[in-house]
Amino acid sequence: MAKNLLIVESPAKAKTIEGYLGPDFLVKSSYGHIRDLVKGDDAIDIENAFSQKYEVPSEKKAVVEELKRLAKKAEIIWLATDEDREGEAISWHLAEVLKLPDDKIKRIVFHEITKPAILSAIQNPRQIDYDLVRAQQARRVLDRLVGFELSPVLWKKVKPSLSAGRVQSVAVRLIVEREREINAFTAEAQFRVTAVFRVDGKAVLKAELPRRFRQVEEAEEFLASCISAEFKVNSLEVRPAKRSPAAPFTTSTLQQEASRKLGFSVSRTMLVAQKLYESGKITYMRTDSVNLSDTALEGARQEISKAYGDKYHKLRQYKTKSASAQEAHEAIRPTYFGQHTVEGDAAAQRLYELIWKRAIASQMSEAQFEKTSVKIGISTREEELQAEGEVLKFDGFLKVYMESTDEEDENTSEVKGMLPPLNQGQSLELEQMQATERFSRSPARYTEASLVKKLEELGIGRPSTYAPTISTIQKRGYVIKEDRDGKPREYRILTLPTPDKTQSLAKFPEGKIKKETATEITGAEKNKLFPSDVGAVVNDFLMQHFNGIMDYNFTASVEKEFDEIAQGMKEWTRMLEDFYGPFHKNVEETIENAGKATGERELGLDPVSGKRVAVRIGRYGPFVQLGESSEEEKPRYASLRGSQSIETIGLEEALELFKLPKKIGSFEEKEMQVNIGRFGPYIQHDKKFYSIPKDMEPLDIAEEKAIEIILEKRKKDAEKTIKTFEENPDVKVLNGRWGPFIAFGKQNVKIPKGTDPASLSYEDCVKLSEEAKANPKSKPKRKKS
DNA sequence: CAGTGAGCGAGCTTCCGCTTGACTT
Repeated sequence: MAKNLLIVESPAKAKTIEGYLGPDFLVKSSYGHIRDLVKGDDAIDIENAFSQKYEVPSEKKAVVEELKRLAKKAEIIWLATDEDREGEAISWHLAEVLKLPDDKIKRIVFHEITKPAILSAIQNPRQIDYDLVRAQQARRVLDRLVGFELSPVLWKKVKPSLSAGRVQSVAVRLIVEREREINAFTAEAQFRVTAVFRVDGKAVLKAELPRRFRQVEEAEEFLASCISAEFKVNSLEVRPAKRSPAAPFTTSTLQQEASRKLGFSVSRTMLVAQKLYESGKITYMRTDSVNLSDTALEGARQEISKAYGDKYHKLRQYKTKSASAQEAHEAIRPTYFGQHTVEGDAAAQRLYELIWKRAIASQMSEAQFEKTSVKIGISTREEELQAEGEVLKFDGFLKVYMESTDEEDENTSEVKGMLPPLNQGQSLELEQMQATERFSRSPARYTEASLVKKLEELGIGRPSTYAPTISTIQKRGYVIKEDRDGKPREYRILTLPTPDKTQSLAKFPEGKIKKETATEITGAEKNKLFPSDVGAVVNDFLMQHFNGIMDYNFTASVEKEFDEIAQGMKEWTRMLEDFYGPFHKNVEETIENAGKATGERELGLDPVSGKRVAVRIGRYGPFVQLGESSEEEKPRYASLRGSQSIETIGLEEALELFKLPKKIGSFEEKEMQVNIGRFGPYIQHDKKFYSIPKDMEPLDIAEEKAIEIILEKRKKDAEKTIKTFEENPDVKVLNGRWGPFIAFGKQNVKIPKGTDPASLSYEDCVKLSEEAKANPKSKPKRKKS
């Protein structure tokens, strides 16, 4: 039996470490935290110095029992959890739950999973740092108090089951405020002048006027003044430039880059990364550190020299910028730099490749350029046109990796190419000059990944919680991730043309400026985060009553206090008292005094009936109310649709909603009706529902069109049907998305492997259905009734 | 896959951070 039991947080880590240590060591994992505050409201005794009641959750019982058993037999228990606040607390919980006496405990830490690092850690054990543990308890207690006092206020004042918390509420705030900025934004038009010159008879040199024109007349005047102008190179400047690689990935930068380059959601990224980690391909994927271990630096150096040559290597040590970083792990990197690709599904391969490239590139030399700026004089004007070119002299890290950006600014997205050979004073022949109307752009909506970036900048949340936070705010219905169509927008283009390419512009007959309008699509969004009305109402409520918690600096300021506790400079109960006193008073006052938050907005009067029209949120979401509630008459209600919001909807648009449901004639002697449901517009006919294609306006659908849609759907259903039964029309064998299955009334029944769906009899279906009923899918739902 | 939206009251919801399964449609 091993004399030593070493406990880490992650089982994958445990497996690796076991290989480094001899048979005297048994290495096990705690699977993260083993205890948490009890579920209900009595977890924290506020009167009694915030003393906490912990319990081992049921899914952790087996782990704890096993560790208990092993700890009993071991002489020394090495607590090797992560070197941060949470890790220290896990060690303390282990000591408590496993009832480990102080003289059997040795607390050790290491930042990289290598044999020398672990052996050296074992040479330098310490005891549990209780100040750090208290800092964690303060963090845990504060989060529970905030979450479990604030959420019930929302249940009373907005609607049940909502939630609020130190992290999620600020995440929602960012999205709500950004949406309002976008709504308040008015695009300003400016004319941007570009010119193309011919050099040696070829149209090659593109230049731009640095200044923009607000008025179309100014732009026109500028172009007109260029008609008979001569152009020449006023100055030519060549200077070297270089670009350095980005640091290796942290959780947040990996999520951002995987979103931009691979289109992964943050949760998908984490799922795939977890698999790569478990199979030993990459280091730990939940980290805020950009640091690489010495062995990693050496591994990267060797690989770069081997694959690209020594001159491509440059040793770089990165420093983590974020003040909130706890740096218990390395940056995310491949375990072995020699392995350029991995097996597995496409997602794993692509994510690995991204991680490998980024980590390798981070140890490579700069890319070197030669930048040329040209200023072109116009004989008739003071202004100069500018052209810029770039030549790559040495690719350096660009050989493997190029970081992408969120902003695809039209001014920078044009790849700067090489310029033709030019001399100072050289005359240039104008091919074409254009003034194009361009519009200023509103701030960008958040994607999941750009929200993570922002949260990290604010020091809010941790690598392990970015993905869960984003799914929480969506699950609560505060935020919706979706695509939205853009709107067409016209813009003007003024062109100075040369009708005949051989003819110079000066000779162009009347020098007429061609004016055109073109159309572009603006405001189209893909996978962006939009606030819901509930999100906005909850946000405004919290902003009004709990300003302190909603402050972007709240986390940063409590973190500072947690640090002071960790350093033994501050009493943790004192910190909590100072926070909780005023906070709790505020909660009570708000419950007492605040009215219901509905976000109600009056839109005006219905021109037809003269009744009041108002929007607000209710139990079932945002809706319009037409008329007041009174003895004689009830108001009419209509739910808002799709992307409509109580904040932006207008009177006319709101009244449109009362045109539905609408009867549109009959078919097969049954009435048809159009309406809009949870999944979009549909036609209802004979108790059945037929969804209306996305590109059709439900209000425009007439009898004929509706019948067409019904028949279409019936045809499609018939194609999907493999078999029906005379015994019971509710039972069918259908071809589904995942293959054939039995539709048994409302119940879907799987067909066992190896069974030919076409050969099933009605009796078989009944039998299979009953079997399925007898073995219901056990959902891993935590609960007790 | 509709509609509903008053008010009562029982019993429920809820936080953040650390980990990995066992679930399938």
